[in-house]
Amino acid sequence: MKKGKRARLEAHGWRVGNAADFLELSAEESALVETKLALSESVRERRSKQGLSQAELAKRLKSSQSRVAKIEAADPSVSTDLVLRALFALGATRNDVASAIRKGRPVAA
Amino acid sequence: MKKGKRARLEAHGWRVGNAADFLELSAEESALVETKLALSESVRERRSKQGLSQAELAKRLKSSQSRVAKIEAADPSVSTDLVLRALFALGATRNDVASAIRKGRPVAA
DNA sequence: TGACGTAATGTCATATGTGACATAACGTGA
DNA sequence: TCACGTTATGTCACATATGACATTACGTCA
Repeated sequence: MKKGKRARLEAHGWRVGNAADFLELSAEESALVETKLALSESVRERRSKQGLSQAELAKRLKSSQSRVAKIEAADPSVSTDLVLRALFALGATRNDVASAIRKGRPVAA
Repeated sequence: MKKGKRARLEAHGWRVGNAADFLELSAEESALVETKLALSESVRERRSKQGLSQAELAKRLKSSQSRVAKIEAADPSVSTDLVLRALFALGATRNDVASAIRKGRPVAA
């Protein structure tokens, strides 16, 4: 987590402690939150690696730039479905998604 | 896919060809559908392996038996979020979820 | 056959997610 | 400084997912 992001999420009422600190969430809840975070980060990585703007990705998704921004910010108002659609729209495979979710991988690049 | 399930999904307007046959879905759409199917199957596997009824799982999820049935049937009315919540409620870890999504694994047990 | 536990399916009021829009904030090159 | 492209944030009307409920279907034991 890139520091500053945590503050944003908390502001939105999520209370995310990276692993187990700050715990206010049950194990199930935090597993879900961590999963969504991992997927969101993967969207941003793939999109920027491909040199696309949020607006361009939005077009592919038939969504809007603001929603893409929210996807990448792991805003609680976005569903996991939408995050997955974004990943697939960026050419990710099921295996790519699995890797993004899997714990213990190198955190970036 | 266990044969008969396909018919149900199609009846609901999904048009699921297991891999690439029956294609009416774009690559992105079918990747999403396959992912959701894989997760649904994982819910059923884990639940029955633990000897729980749908009603019992529903209680843990603060949901209802009928919704659990729909989760396992991969009903289009259920979100991926709910499927993930079900998995985590069954004790799955992020890595378990990743494995369920990953392609090419042994199809059952 | 009936009775029982379980799973499937349909419906509905309400909760949550959605795209779209406006606007602000950021970065950066002139 | 301004201008431009991009990203962030807030809001809202509309769409979709939700739990709950009723009902049906299935399996199995007697």
